[in-house]
This record gives sequence, structure tokens and C-alpha cells, in this order.
Amino acid sequence: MPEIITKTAPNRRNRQYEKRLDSILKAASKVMAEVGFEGASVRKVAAEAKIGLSGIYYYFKSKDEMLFALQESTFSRLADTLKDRLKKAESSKEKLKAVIDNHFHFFSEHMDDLKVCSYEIESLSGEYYKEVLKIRRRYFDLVKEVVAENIPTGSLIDPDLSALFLFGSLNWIFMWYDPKRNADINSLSKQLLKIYLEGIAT
Amino acid sequence: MPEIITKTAPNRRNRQYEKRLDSILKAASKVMAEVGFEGASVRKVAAEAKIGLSGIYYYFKSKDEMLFALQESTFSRLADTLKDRLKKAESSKEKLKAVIDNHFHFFSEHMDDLKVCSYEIESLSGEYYKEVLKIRRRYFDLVKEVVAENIPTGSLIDPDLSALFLFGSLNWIFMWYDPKRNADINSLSKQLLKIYLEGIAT
DNA sequence: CGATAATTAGAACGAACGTTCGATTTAATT
DNA sequence: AATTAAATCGAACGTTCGTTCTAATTATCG
Repeated sequence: MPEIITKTAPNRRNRQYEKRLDSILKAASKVMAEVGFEGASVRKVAAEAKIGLSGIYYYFKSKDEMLFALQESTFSRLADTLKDRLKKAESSKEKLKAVIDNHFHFFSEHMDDLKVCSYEIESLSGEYYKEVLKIRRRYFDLVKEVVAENIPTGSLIDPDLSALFLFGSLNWIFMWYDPKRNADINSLSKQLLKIYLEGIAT
Repeated sequence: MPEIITKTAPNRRNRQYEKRLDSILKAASKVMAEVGFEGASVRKVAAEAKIGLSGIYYYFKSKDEMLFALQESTFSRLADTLKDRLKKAESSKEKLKAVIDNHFHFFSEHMDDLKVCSYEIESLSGEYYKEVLKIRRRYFDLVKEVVAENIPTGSLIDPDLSALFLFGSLNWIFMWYDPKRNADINSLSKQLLKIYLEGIAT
């Protein structure tokens, strides 16, 4: 039963600590996005981060904690940028556009991070798992509310289901998106918004 | 560079061979769905299949081949049931309903198989990877055609993108579906069809 | 039953795994 | 420059990994 307390650096004299930690997380997300959490050995992550194997354990007490830190950091950033965008949106439709835009843009800028977050929840267990679930839940509720606003009153459409289907379209992008081949993100975003609001048959 | 030739059983006198092979594939999909391909050790699969560790290698020459066989078998069945349903459909809309129904029903009956197929493509490499890609491509094209039929002429909607978004909604179900909590499959299917055709805002 | 082939089991291989530890190097403070 | 703490390193630990043997078992056929 791991404790989840953000390691508070004790008055560090060397200011490189945070940067090093970030660079390890970046390496971790790159390796894990490529070969999955189980396949991402601590040795590979260490090599990618240009640090010794044991050096990793100066920053994380276990491989699990590393994944947890990565997920927490990523989801926090994703939710923060969404909240910012939502503030600026003035209609329900604009809010929905903000959700889709934010997700796709965040994806295009942090593919590895988001991929790991999307596919490696079940690799966590115990307290780590529960905590990440809570963070995800908050993000989901945020989106669900926006979705609900776009469903006319009296409609038979279920907001929960709709939001889940939307998440599917948003996250499945990992399976096919190729920066070289595919259209720009804004075009993707526009198309999904149109389909999700009006359907393909209109 | 592995050869991909379906092992032709040489006039077996013991008819248990096929059943044993199926039981191993079933065990493999169960374990892999739970802990992923990397996490699914051959020992765990063997234990689940109630066979000795080395017994596995009588049926498969490597762990990779096991995953390949599982994916090939699953996708073949999925595509076959879809083709059957499409034959019976009489309108474009009914065809689309067939696609969604088929996918969700296949999911509910073979969750483990489909989960592994959805998330473990990249675990394959070389010839195995290429071959599975071809099979997936065929299935995708099948669906894309149905999607395209449902897009009015002159519409700005891109069939490829639409199909990909649909696949997202269909496959993301792994992330949230709980047989105990969620509504029945038919209800899910209906909702997605409605949303996908008409949007949430109508 | 005896022969033959199909199937399983057990032990072993080197390699890679996550983690720990003590020693060493680097940087900041006096 | 000396001291102290932060940061890194290399070696080693016990396990587990995928795979390969050879021997034993089982089922089928003459």
C-alpha cells in the first residue's frame, strides 16, 4: 500500500532537481509509449534519460511511482488547459469545440504522455490506481457537463454515453494518426465537432 | 523473419489437437486481456490453459506466434459475422446498424479476444505485424464503405475520418463497459447509431 | 498386444527484470 | 579551500522471463 505524497524536495541547493525529474518523466513517457509499461524496463528509461540505472531510484521509489507521477502530471496539465479554454468560450457549442480542440492539440504536442495515460491505467494498482481514477473522473465530468449542455431538452440522448463515445473518437487517434500523412489538427477538430453535433447523414 | 504459414496438422490420429489449440488461445486472450502481452508470461498462459510450460511450444513456436494466431482468428470471425449481417441489410442505414450491432455484440461475447486485438497490434513485428495489418485493413475498408454510403453526396464529411471516429467510439468501450452496471448492448448500439447519424444536437 | 506417432512433463539455459547498497562524484555553503 | 549535502554510479541480489532439450506419457493403429 504505497503512500501518495508528492515528494517535497528539502530545500534543494541544486536547482537541477526539477529539471532532471522532468527529463526522466519525458524519457519514461517516450519509452512507455513505444513498448508499453510492462515492456519499458527501468534500464531503458534510464538510458533514454541519460542517467544510470540506479539514478532513477533517487527520483522515484519504484517503477509504479514513476508511472503514477507521469499520469498525474499529464492529466493535471490537460485539465488545466481545458479549464482555461472553457472560460473563454461563450456558447455551449464553443465549449464543445474547446473540449475537442484542447484534446487534439494537447495530443499533438504531448503524444507520448497522453498515449501512456490513455492505455496504462490498469498497469497501476492500489492507491496509485485509485488516485489516478479520481483525476480522470474529474476530467470526464468536466467534459460530460459540456456535452450535456449541447443536448436539447427532451432529447433521448444519454449524456454519459455520449461523452464516452466522444472520448472514444478523441483517444482512438493514437491508433491511426501520422503527423506526416494526416491533415492538420484543426481540420480534424472541425470534422469531429460537425459529426458529433450534426451526425454524418445531414 | 518468421514464416506465416498456418500449421497444417499432419493427419492427426488424436483429434484433441484443435481443441487443445483453441483452449490455449482462449487462455492466452484471457491472460493478455488482463495484463497485456508483455505482462502475459508464457508460464501464466500455460497455467491458465492447464498445460505445462513447454507444452505451449508444441502448439506455437514462439509467444509472438501465439499472439498472431489469436489476432488472426479473432479478426476473421469478426469480419465473417459482419459480412453475414451486411448481406441481410437492405438500406444504407441498416448496414450501418449492422456494423455497430456486430461490433458491440462481438465485443460482449468475446471481450478478451477483441481487447487483445485492439490494443496489442504494436506488440507484433515483422511479418506478423504486416499480416495483421492487412487483415485489419480489410475490416476497416468494409466499414468505411458502409460509412460512405451514409454520407449524402455533396457533404463536406470525410469518409475516412468518419470511419476512424466511429472505430474510436466502438473500441473505447473497453475502457468503461461493465456488464453489471451498463445498459444492454442493444441500447448502446441504438444510441451510437443515432448520435453518429444525426448528432447529439438535433 | 505391440508398435508408432502425438502429446505432455521436467529440468535447465542465458538473458533481462526491479530493486538495493555502498562508494564516488558533483555542486553549493561557509 | 574545506565542509556538507545532493546527485550519480557500478556492482550485485534474487526472480522471472522466453525458449530448448530429452525423457516420459498417452492415444491410435495394425
